Amino acid sequence: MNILNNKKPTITDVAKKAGVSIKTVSRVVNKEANVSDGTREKVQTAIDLLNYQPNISARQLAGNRSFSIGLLYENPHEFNYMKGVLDGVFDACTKDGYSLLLRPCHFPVTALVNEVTQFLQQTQVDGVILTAPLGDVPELLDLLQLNNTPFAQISPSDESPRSTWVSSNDLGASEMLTDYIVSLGHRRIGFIKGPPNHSATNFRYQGYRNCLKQHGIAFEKTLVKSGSFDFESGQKAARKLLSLPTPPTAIIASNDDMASGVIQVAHELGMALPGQLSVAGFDDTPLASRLWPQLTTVKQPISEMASAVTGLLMNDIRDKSPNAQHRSFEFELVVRDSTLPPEAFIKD
Amino acid sequence: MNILNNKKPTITDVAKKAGVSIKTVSRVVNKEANVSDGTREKVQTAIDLLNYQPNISARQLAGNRSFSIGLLYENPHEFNYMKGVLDGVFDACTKDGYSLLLRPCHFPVTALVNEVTQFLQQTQVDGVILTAPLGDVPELLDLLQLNNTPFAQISPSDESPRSTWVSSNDLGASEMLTDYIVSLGHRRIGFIKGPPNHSATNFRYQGYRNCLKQHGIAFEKTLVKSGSFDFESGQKAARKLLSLPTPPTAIIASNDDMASGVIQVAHELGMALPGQLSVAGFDDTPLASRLWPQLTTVKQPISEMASAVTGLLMNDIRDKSPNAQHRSFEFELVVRDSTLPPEAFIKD
DNA sequence: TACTTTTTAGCAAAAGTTTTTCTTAGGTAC
DNA sequence: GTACCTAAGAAAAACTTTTGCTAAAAAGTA
Repeated sequence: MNILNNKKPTITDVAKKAGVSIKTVSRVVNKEANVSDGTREKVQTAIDLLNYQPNISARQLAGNRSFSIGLLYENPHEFNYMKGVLDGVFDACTKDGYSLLLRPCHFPVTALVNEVTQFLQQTQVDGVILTAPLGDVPELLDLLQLNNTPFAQISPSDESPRSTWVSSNDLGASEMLTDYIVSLGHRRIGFIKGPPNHSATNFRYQGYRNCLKQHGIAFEKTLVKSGSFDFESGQKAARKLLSLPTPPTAIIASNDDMASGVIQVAHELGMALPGQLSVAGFDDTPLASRLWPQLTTVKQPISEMASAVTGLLMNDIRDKSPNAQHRSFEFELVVRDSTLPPEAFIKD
Repeated sequence: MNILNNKKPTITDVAKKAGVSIKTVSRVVNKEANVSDGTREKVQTAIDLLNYQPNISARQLAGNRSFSIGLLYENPHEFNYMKGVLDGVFDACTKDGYSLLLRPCHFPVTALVNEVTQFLQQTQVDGVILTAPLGDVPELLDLLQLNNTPFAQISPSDESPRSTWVSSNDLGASEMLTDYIVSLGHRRIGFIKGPPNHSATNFRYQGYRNCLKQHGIAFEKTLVKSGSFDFESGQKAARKLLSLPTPPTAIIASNDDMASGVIQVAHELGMALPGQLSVAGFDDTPLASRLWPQLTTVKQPISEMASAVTGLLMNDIRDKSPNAQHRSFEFELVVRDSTLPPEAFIKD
């Protein structure tokens, strides 16, 4: 398909117009060395004049690069998280003239490996970005490495991952959030964990425990329930927690969706929120501000992280060196209306 | 990048192995005529044996097809809608061996046209799918037509669009929802419209008016406010509606996000929900079941629609005929807890 | 049997770039 | 005057597939 009826200009046209060889044009287009400033400019003018765009397929065929990267994800619990990722990745891609290919993946691992194998063959992407639980599948990393495809990870659980990666300080964020809850006067604080195959799960849980320890609050196993990052699991956990002989006065859920489940159950039980129960979540999804009361949570700069990791990946692609770069990002506490001192505390 | 260290087999390898010419292999791969069953089988065996996969870039270069399609979207108000679209489109793509390229777009129109022009040049997609307000930009459709790129639309506002399209019966859905509210006994029913550049906006509004008319309920202009499909605009509209001398006993918002704004404001005002105010939305996003009370809404089969439109687009691509096919899908009423008969009605 | 038509299959060119190899001219350093 | 570097070009190979043309084989017809 051509843009506009006329034939698209080719590298030969540019070379003719600029009065140089095609090799020189190629050098300019690919930002290679050994071109004097004058020549470079001459060529660039010709390119602009003709509105020349290198033919992707020809480049891909000859140069063994596709100028596209793949974004792999697996059934995201909160798709607004993916929106952040997409925005960031896309920004970085356009900046460098890359296209973005999407590939939803599915467990179990054998299927996943097949899917990705096919994806790599079919698309010939120059590199891939792995989100959430995908970075924790060794078989997948093996495949990518064997296939010599550069890849980068967002929030892998492995602390020394086999690739370039970005992460957010989930541990610190959780400590910060828990600390805030404690500072309100809460002592019995319930916690709802995420699913084991997500990197965030452990960090967030560990932050909660660290903070309790720091404040000399005894850890109680019954106050911790497991969830799977979705609404229903949040409801289930909340029902268990709130039917304890001495229920918690605050509940921290490992993400906003589960927190919304907690709020829902509390409403069902006719509890006054946040008077009788404080609730907090993680991620600051749009959901957080739509709940009643609006949810206190903690926010990570997803788009920036995604944009950064894409940039790093592109470096790796250019350098052909798997130098496993890394950047870390901080959370931000977002205090809204779902947290208050506990009733007992108020009555004191 | 090869899959596995060894060189990928090419069409020549297959031809050699099968003892035929590459042209014959090409015929088999592309399911062309003029190959005897015996030969076809011979070739197929060789293909399977070598695990041959045609090289995309070479095909693209020689054949002027890329086996990829683009999905264009603009800043979606509720990204969970996009998830539905993505799932559907992706399903249909994999089925036919197509790859999926994503392209977020941005208004104003001039920028948008530039973005898409560049996208088409760069990616050489075989066709594109237009979501939500993008199908309503004539300049964009012109561009695609001029460029001879097949395209298909999801829910365009134009009733006889210039391409293949799928739609959902927004008019009928709105009538159905309004009818339900009326059947509960409400007579003063507020309505919050969507933004003018979305196709759904008019249909949903018209359905509301049709239904009122059918039931002989006088239309009141003050009961209708404009929104922009987001939370804040829902809040704003709700504040206006609820501060009327005689406020409505029910509010229908043109989507769930705005409905959540209404609920938020009602809570702020200390109203009992749904006793003092019934609220309903559109789309049945995940948000709907996370609110308190859970939102009565209306649901469209987004994934199926997306999958269908992709299939139709692929037909168009194959046939090279712009035959503007169409399929329509029905909504489903989802009654939850945010709607009840009005207080006055109960007291009767 | 001889002629025409259809089916099957192959050859070679084309698609537009990158990559490689070789060459040349001019400049700088010692 | 030799050695080395930089800038640039010429020409051809490579990448893999599609496609237009042609030829051979098979089938049909008179």
